[in-house]
Amino acid sequence: MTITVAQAAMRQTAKTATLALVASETPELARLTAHAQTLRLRRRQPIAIAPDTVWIVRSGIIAAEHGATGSERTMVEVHYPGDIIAAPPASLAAMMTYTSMAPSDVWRLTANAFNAAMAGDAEVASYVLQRLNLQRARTQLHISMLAALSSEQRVAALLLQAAGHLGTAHGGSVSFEMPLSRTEVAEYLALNADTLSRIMSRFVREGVLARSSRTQLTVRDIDALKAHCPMSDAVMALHSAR
Amino acid sequence: MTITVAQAAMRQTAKTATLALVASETPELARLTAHAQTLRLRRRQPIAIAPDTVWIVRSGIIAAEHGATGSERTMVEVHYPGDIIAAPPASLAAMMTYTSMAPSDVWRLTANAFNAAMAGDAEVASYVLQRLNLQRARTQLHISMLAALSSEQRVAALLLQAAGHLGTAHGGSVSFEMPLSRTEVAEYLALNADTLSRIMSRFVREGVLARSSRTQLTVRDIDALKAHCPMSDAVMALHSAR
DNA sequence: CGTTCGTTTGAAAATATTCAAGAATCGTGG
DNA sequence: CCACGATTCTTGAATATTTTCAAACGAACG
Repeated sequence: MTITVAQAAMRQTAKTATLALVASETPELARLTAHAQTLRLRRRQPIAIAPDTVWIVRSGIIAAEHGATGSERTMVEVHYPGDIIAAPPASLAAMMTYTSMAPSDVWRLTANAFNAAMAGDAEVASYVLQRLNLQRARTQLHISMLAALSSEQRVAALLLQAAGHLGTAHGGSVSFEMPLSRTEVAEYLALNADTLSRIMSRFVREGVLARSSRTQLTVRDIDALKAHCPMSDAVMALHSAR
Repeated sequence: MTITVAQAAMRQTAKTATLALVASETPELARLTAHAQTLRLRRRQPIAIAPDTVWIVRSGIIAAEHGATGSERTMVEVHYPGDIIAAPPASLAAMMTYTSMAPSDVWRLTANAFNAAMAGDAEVASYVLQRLNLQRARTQLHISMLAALSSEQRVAALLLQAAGHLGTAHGGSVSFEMPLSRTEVAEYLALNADTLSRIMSRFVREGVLARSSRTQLTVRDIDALKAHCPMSDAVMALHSAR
């Protein structure tokens, strides 16, 4: 089934506005839709990793995880709308899982179609490289976070990231629904879930953070949070919804 | 100064064999040389990061580091021959350093020339994406190492990586010259240099590793080393000189 | 040949994890 | 709508791991 943006527009009205908006903001991407198949993923739905395939996140959140299910699992990367995901090399693919962490729309292309689109259009090529470079920068920052920050600083960094991608500001404070469970956040931050819980509680006690439910968070004082995280400027620069 | 592979071959005989070999193995890369400038870097020489620039490592080792000089410094990535490096986004570039860890040859291109080469040639585009994907896989594995492995396991993983890229085998054991100092290895593994030293000494005591000098290492028992590192298979698959 | 820097090693201290128990939340079926 | 069971989350105390600090050693370099 091949679905173009125009066809998708005819099927859904609510979603159309967003799709069209994103497409008009990044016309380069729209040119990739010719042979793209749209996947609609529900929460926690895994994506089957096929070799020589490329996915483009249009909405929602896709997590890339590595390792055996259970104890030693790592959330290697978190993908947001606009991100381009290529199937990992075979030697890694067996240990990797891609899962939708929120209801998500994803375009699926064959690597051939994707390559052809790049080769045929200099603007697409330029756009794709720039996007991959942004994703690389985020991954590098992720490494820096794990390597250089204490657990408290890492949690602060994560909250800044989530606020940047998902938050809505109400004068000074930023609210968002955290799509990751405590365990998943812990896997992303290379932290024990117990330790993470302790740190979150401490932030609440300090008044930096408020919880209206398990997943509904409000950062009450962004500056105080930034003060907890040495590389907050880079984190916010690379993780803003635009 | 523009240097093609053929011209480089006329200048140096010792190096030529390698360059020509690599170029013949990856003809896609050779097509990128048209507007490439060759940089010859000495040990510990930094690369000036200019925006909209792309580097391709031809020989040697380039380290990408993040953070302030001194205490909280992280070696985010290590680049080997064939790797493609794009200038990081401005928000990260200020905190990043690229340094040659061994005498290295690097091609420098403008992002425009690089994009044009991809757009003009489907095989180049395909090759570049595949290479970037390999580098992404290595970076993801790096994250997994930091997140999921104990310090001893991380050191084992690093030794496997170095053996794969730089080692020469003599029946069972593998020797190589480690281009990174203890401090630098510690920065790569997110480890304290003291802790690293302790672990290396333990490996020597166990007979897994031998040191003929500070930088000259021999892995006496690859299998024993693999037994120390849970994801040794993936590490070796992604870090082999081919 | 002395100075400096990187490395090694031990003991003390900090940090994070494990284990265990209890509390809160979620989903399901009545 | 509520009750129940299962899951996820929180928290404290004990434990393990890693870092810090300090001192001594070794190699590299002028």
